[in-house]
Amino acid sequence: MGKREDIIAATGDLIVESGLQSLSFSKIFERAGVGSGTVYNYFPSKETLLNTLYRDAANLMDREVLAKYDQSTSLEKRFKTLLGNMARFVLAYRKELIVILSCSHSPYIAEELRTQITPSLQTALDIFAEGLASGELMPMDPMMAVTMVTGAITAVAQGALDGKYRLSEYSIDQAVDACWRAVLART
Amino acid sequence: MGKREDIIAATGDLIVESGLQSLSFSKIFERAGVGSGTVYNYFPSKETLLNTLYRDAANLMDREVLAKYDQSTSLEKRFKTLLGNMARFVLAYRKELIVILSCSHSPYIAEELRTQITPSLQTALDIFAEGLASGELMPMDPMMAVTMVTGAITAVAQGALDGKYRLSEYSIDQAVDACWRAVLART
Amino acid sequence: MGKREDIIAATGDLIVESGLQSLSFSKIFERAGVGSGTVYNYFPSKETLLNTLYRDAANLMDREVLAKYDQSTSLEKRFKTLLGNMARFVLAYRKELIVILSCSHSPYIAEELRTQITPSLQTALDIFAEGLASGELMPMDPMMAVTMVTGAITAVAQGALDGKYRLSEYSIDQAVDACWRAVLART
Amino acid sequence: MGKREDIIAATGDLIVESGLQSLSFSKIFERAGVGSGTVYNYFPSKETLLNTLYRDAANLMDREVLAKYDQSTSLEKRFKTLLGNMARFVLAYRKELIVILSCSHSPYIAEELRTQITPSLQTALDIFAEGLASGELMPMDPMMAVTMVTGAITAVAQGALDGKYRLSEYSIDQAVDACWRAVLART
DNA sequence: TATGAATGAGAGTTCATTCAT
DNA sequence: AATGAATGAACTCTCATTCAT
Repeated sequence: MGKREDIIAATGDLIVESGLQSLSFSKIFERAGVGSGTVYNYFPSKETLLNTLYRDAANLMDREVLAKYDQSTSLEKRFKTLLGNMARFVLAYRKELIVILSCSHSPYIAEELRTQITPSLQTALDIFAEGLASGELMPMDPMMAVTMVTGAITAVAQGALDGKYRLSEYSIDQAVDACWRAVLART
Repeated sequence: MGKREDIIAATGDLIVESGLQSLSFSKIFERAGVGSGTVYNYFPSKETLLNTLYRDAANLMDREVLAKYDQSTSLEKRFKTLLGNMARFVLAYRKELIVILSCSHSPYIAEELRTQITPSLQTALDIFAEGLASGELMPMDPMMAVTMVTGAITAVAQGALDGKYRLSEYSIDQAVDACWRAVLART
Repeated sequence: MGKREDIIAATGDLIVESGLQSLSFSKIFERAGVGSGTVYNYFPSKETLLNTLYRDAANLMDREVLAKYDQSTSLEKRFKTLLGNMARFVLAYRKELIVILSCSHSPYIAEELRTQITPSLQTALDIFAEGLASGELMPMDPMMAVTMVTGAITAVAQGALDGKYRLSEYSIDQAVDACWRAVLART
Repeated sequence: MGKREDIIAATGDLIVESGLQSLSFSKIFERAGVGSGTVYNYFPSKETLLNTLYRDAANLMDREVLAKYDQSTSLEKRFKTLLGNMARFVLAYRKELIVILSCSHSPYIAEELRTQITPSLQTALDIFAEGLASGELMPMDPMMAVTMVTGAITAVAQGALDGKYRLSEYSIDQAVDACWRAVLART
């Protein structure tokens, strides 16, 4: 691994261990095993480093959320694939999830990075637009609906990270099913 | 208003404007219009001030969430009262909600304060236990279920604060209804 | 006791317990059981308070050192009375001795207070002048001789306070005798 | 000179000029001509800096006190070498003596550093033990005897520093001789 | 006379960032 | 490219002192 990767890895590890608030450059230098000036060869500021870390994690999550997504399947299947992938992300990528949750309300992260419409978010919005048009889903503001279900899944993941309960494949399915029922139009 | 209230108000305002991370005592002194030492007449440390601020806001929220809660009504009515109150809290108490969300993962706030079972949380857990026993609700871990629906509502509120959409009484009802359907047992 | 005496007593107690460096007005207020402003009715500043405390203790010591001093007795008797009184002061007035030792090198205490020729010091100087003139004592600078023997006795007292050894009437006599031999002219 | 030496020198100078009580880091920065953070590259805290300063001075004094000490010479010669070296220390190392005297009762200096049995102290104790056994010296608690004579010499040195009198090689010899007579057994 | 809330200068310390090597 | 000593602004907090009550 190059120094750049060492620095990013060390930063993520420190956030997982002690949180974003207690993160300092000196700890990063020490953990990464590089000189203090070296970081500035790769990242012009702490802000840039954190944005890079966040973007990397967010991109990974985006890819994972869209994994095995098949546009040709039913609305329900696509919905559950997206949300299920999101929930499973916490099991496979604990570190990256913590980074995302820690950074997502930090002033260090550029506004446009936090509020951008990622491919997975766009896909989710499309699903709701389609379900709204077809009448399969409840008539709600798509952005609010997406915010609600992703908020639900994220909260479930965060609760698991906080040790409130254990998250199994079965309980993930339960949560995803619940989200589907939440938005499904009454029949 | 006394100085104590000035300090608390100034702290809350600053968190709303710039977030918890960029909050400093010097900004609080300046905003509250008091001398730097004055804060320490009321709060022995920054930690104490933030804990007080958080506890006040959390207690207020707890009271508001339990407003008009009537144990003698149906499970559905009670559930929707709780969640509706929570959603409406954001409309009436934007500042307090931001304080709660900002502080809820901060290392400044005492663990026991953040993870305590408040009356409203206990009430929600009781509702799920009752619904589980009667078969009216889906069989899920009650803590996970509560985490999920409160996460959904909180995310909806946060999205409104972030300006993603406007939150009306109608859309609040939509979100609350959706949460009810999410946990309702299939008939 | 009046407030003034309460304040002085509290200050002395705190110096004994924690030393002069960690002495603060807030601790004095609290210990004395008076309001913070009250001190300023009696002492215009911390410096004045400490000077008063020091002067009181120093005056007491001066009186004690001159106790039972009889000008009509032999040089040896007078010498040993003075030094013995000084050594015994530590046994009877531990608090006052600690105050004197703590303050004697503090910048708070006015130069002229620390370096003044007290009655007991003058008496000691007189003894040396007399002994010098009569040839009974070694020819030395009287001030240096007095400084030497009082330094010896003070060090012995300080060592006892520090717990290096226990100080008895017998060991006090030993130390005083030693000081007498130190300055006695060879016969 | 490196920054580290600049800092130590500046700290010593400030103690000589204004005493330990009025010593502050900001004064040290200014005097040493370094940035405020620089001190922390060398000393993690004010306490560490002062302990280093004290230890350096105490070690120097210890070496000087033991200079030309020859175990094979008579008890008297060894005694006078030690005490004479101690007295002469003040003439050659005024700054270091002031540092030692200032720090020796400061809470900043670690207890074990202040109360340790240094080689020179041990040597002095050994001399008294030997003299006691042989009957050459007065029967006294060795620790008290050492405390007494070193207290006498230190007081003499301190008095010279305070400008009470001038200290010459001759007066040093007088003081040392006096100390020897003080502890010498009557013949 | 007695009070204690209010003050602000100054304390020790941290830390993102720079720059000569 | 890599280093780490040096920086100084900003941080939390203390404390002698003032003053309206």
